[in-house]
Amino acid sequence: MPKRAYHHGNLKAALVEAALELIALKGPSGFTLSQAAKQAGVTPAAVYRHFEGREDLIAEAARQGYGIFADLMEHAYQSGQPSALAAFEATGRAYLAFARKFPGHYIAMFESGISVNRTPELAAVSARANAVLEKAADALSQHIPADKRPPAAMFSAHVWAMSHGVVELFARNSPGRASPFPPEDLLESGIGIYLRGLGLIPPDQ
Amino acid sequence: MPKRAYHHGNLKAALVEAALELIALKGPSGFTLSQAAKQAGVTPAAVYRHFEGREDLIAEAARQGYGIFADLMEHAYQSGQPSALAAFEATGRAYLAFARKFPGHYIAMFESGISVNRTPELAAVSARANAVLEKAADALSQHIPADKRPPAAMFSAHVWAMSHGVVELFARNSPGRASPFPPEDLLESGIGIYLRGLGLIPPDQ
DNA sequence: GTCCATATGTTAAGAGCACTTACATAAAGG
DNA sequence: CCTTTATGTAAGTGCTCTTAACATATGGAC
Repeated sequence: MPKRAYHHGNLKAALVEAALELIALKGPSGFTLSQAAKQAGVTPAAVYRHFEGREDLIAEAARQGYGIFADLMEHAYQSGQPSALAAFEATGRAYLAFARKFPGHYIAMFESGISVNRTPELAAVSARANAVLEKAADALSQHIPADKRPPAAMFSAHVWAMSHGVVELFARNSPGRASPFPPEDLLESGIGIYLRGLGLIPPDQ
Repeated sequence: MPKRAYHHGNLKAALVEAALELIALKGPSGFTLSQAAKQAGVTPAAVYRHFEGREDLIAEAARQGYGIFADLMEHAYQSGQPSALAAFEATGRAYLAFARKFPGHYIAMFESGISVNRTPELAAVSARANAVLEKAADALSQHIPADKRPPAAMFSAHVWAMSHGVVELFARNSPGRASPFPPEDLLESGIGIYLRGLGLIPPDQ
């Protein structure tokens, strides 16, 4: 190992990466700034040249997570086009896929206790992710007669809640509650029934 | 203040109560064993006469929470009888009501990171809560033709996930994501649409 | 090229925390 | 009454976050 020059060169990114790894490994409360610093080959105090403190480091991880999340959802949405239904379902599936593929980001975003209103920037990037899902919901709900169509924001909130609930209760580490069904199936069937309730899928399947 | 005798008299309960208060106030990671001890008028070391450590104290709070939770759900279920639908909907509403009324317990149960499989006792009391919801789901799903009836465990998992998601994303502290809809309405409408998808509510409302 | 301002690191120190060990006191029961 | 047991305190270890003072490298002005 080259034992590194006095200056790291890319410490900020290295710290975020270390944080993501440790958060995914030890949970949000088990994560320590000191360990992240050590893993990046630097003393704890050096972290404060790039972040305001422990919370800010987690917030930055979350911020990047929301960016990736929005991109993933956007990509899934496009992949289902031009079918509004296919686009919507792909978007829903992307939620669980994200949680599985980016556990560190996911935990920083949803389980670390940091508020999305912590900074305007964090709120903005979170809103962007939300907007993708809402767009998918809005497009799909055009197929419902306008007088019995729920607001797109409510539609997407329902789907988001179901997705989040499935991930939290049945997918993540699942320290506990092993459901008898794979989370993917649970989410797919749940959303399916919900869409049927909206009249977006024929009742007889 | 009577400055208390050398022996507290009911320290274990006092510690749990202090923990619940602090957890609700400062979040699961902000909670410290030392503060709980001080609030109970005792030194930190005394805590170890009644609990194995910080985690065990949180786990005890969660254990009590699951008990209350199951009782509340059971009561709600009974209150809706003999209508399977009314019983089910009351049970769903009880979820949100519990989160609002017992924030400390709720956080200890679902946001503290303690696993429900930590001890057999915790797993048992959690299973009891789960069983109430599953019972309500099972009774209600008797109204669905057997060949297109989803397993009750899946039914209840869907409802649990939606409830949990709504609470986590839109009700709790909600320092962030302010949804345009009250959580109660969001949950009620979401479950309503889901039940319609199952054919348990007439499509025209 | 040299010099200085700035960026980025280290060391040292304070305060708080979880947890352990040894000790002190109270309560309970023979 | 005296011993056992339950329940508290005190003191110490090692970790944490954070700050302040100091050290070193970098890059631009001249």
